[in-house]
Amino acid sequence: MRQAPAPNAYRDTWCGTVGTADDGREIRVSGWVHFRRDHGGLIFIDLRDRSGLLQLVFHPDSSGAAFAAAERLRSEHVVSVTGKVLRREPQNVNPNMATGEIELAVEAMDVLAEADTPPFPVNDETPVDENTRLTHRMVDLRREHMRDALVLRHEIVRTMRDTLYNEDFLEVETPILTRSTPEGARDFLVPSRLQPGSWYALPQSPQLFKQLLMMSGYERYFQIARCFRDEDLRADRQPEFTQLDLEMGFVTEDEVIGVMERVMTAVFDVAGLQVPPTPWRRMGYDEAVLKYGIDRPDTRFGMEIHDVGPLLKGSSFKVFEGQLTGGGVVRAFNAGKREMSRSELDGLNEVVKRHGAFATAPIYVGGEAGWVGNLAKFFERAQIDAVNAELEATEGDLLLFVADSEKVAAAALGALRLELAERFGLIEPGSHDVLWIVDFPMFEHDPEHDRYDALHHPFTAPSGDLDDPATLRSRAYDLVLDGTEIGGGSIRIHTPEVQAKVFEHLGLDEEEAQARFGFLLDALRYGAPPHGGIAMGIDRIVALAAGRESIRDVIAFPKTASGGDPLTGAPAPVDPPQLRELGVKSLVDPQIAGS
RNA sequence: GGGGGCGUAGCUCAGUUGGUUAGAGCGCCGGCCUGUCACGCCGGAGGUCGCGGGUUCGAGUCCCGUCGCUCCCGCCA
Repeated sequence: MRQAPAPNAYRDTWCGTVGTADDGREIRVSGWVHFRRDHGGLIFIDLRDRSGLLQLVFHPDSSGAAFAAAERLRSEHVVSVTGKVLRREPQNVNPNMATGEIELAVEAMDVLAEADTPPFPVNDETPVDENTRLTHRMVDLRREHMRDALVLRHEIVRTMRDTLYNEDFLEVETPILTRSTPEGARDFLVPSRLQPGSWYALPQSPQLFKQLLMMSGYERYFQIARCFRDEDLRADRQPEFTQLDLEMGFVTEDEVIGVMERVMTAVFDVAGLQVPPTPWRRMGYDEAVLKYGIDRPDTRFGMEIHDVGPLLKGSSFKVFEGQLTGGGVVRAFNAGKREMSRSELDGLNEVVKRHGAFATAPIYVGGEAGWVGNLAKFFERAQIDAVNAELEATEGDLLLFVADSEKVAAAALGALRLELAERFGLIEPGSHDVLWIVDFPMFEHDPEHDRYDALHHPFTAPSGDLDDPATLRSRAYDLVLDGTEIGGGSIRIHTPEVQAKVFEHLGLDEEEAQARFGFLLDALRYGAPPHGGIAMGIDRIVALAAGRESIRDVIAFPKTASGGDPLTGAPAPVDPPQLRELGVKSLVDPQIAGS
């Protein structure tokens, strides 16, 4: 609490802010009964409001009628009390409590509301089943860990806003009822009553609107934007989530990155996260995928992946040789001195299988740096020496190999690397690393349909030979914190010619491009400045800053994994008249919906 | 769409090879208690073992189905 409350009928002081300076003051506080300790002739209540806890003392002599009322208080009853702040005797000081040096000797009390026994304890942080928590979210939000998370979230958002206001950014809202923006995800749709048969889409991001704002001359825009994507949920994915969305005119990568480094430095500071000083390291996409197997590398520990295929070519190990001659790769990393049993090593196969690899080949380095185990015999001594040198392997090291297509091998080893880091505690608690990933490919080739898909989105500015989609790079950048992508953006296309060319590579013919994005192509013709921007995932940032496994724990009212809200019962069926008015015919059998 | 984990008292959990009346801690209710702070002591209530079906003399336990929560892959920046 930054300031005292304006005095009213219920309070003139926050519970958690009372201190020895208030000794002797008459105050009024209100809140919930957090703990009750009834000694018969003396009753202690820890009273809780948003600011914290304050111990109330009820004496039979001095508290009058309030004492009798206090005997009937129970957890979570809501009361308002007046009394005198008193310094505690030294032996009664509670060093574990922010207000432990004082207490409030109650003189009068109003019981404003009684409360049923809560469905789970508010005054205890024991983990509770998530469905129970969400069903009674109003109770769950009273618990300290939820309050801490939401307060931190507020501080982070406030810091973002303050920093951007100071840099002349303009806050502009964009529509929630809009037309589908092609971010690639499934849209949430809203039927139009006034135009039966037509539908709005909820925005996956304000992407096109913020680009239009640049073309309108609002050169520095930002928004705390709610975004919607109708895809399956994860610990770090909700169907609606919040982004810090910004866009700038007349800029290149360095300006956008510079602004965001200033914003995020302030955010990490307010969140108490120690990160390296700016400018933050920039790593190429190719390097990230090679060394870490993923485009959002966790760089807080080593065990980097190496391409050892060239060193092992011509061995008699058919699994490796088959991949190498068939266009695949053999990659490996040095896991260090990790003693693992046969079954533990076998267990690693479960990890790589999840990512499509058949298995991992574990090899221990033995005496004289030879290889131990039944795979060793397939390789020449020179090959073994070369791999040892590449991986800086010495006796006792565990080397983990995966032979597969480049994509699968990278993903499998990347996952393996994270698994080992977790299993052996390789990440120092409290350590953080942040870096930019740059130089993304513009397109990803989809072999199944033999076509190109945009890796970011189709408005990202390309760099390189515009006629060669296979080698074209994009002017995009992602910000990665501790192995989590917390934001990403790009310089955008600002000429209709380039935009048309990109649509062409994506297999959108002129007619379709005009139908879907005609307004954007038009806007580009009316004078568009070079521009670019970025969007930061606020839920993920807060979750990382608060040390929470799931973004649900930093969202006041999140959805469950099946997209529902146990509190309100959403989503729920609606009445037929409501549908009729919208011109919507319901599928009677929900089974049909999935088929 | 696929794979894994979980579901037993209000909460967190235990429950052996299928075998008597399903247990513990906390909470709750009642009593006692004037310096506690997760107060203490005494007593008590509280169960559709998620739901449905099956196997069996007998099911919390085994089988099938189903619902819910959760983690991961696919999907999704």
